[in-house]
Amino acid sequence: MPELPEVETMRRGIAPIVGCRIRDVERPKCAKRPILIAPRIDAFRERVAGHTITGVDRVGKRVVVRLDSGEAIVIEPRMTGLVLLAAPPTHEHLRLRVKLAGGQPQELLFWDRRGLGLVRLVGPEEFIERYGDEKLGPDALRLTAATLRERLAGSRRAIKVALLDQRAVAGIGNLYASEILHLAGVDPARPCNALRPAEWAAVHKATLEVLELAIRYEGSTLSDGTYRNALNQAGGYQNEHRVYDRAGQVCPGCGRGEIVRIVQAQRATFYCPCCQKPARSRKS
DNA sequence: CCCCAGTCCTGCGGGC
DNA sequence: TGCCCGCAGGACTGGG
Repeated sequence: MPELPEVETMRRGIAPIVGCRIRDVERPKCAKRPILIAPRIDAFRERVAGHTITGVDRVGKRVVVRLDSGEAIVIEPRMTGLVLLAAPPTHEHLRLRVKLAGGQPQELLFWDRRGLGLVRLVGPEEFIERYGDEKLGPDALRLTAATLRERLAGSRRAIKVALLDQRAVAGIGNLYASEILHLAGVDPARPCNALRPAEWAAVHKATLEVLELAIRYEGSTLSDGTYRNALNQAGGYQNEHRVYDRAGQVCPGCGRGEIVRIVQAQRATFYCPCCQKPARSRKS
């Protein structure tokens, strides 16, 4: 499930397409059910063919391919989408092929097994409308301690649930939310408005540490093997997971607690009840 | 406004 | 062995 580290790895992996001219785009017929591609493929082709790629960015969990026309191709991988320069895992779920002119790389691919992902060509206004700071909070990598607190401290929501809100902070998903709170030593069920300043500082620090390390490891490839980088290679951060998908194992933090799986807002949360305790009553 | 439940989708693994 | 069901969680929508 691509979150910030995986999408950032995709972005870096496709950097060689910068400077390339787009020759054509096609939507492979083999995909069973079509994903959303907006606008429809003919209009899409019309607007991108002949244009040169000027940059590759990331906005939250989306890859942004910028064109010299001022428009941008925004790729949203959601659960199982991959952005590739190499051959995809299977022929079957290839969703979009962007053919490039000249030498290498020859094409940029979007592959998506489950088909929840989407690709959208947007102009500057639509980009702001959809991905501007009214819709997305500050990028988690550029988060300051003050901003984090400012945006979440008033909420009654559990901190784990709040970290998933892309309007509050952009880029954190279910896997890294558990990892961040474990490193911070904060109970995922704590309401935001109950966190103390030291805990906000710990969550902020852990956010940057976890995400930066995960990027260094090129993201997490879970046992289902879905996530791959732009060259269709697995990431390495799954071996560093502290709690995610490790229910029943001994906590790597305290060495005493057993990692527990709970459900919050219909999503799995993993944590150690021993070192991520609820707030101690003040004055003990 | 704030928050939760339901929705999309496919592949996999547990249970019978 | 084979089938069915539930689960995985991105982002979005509708409703209380």
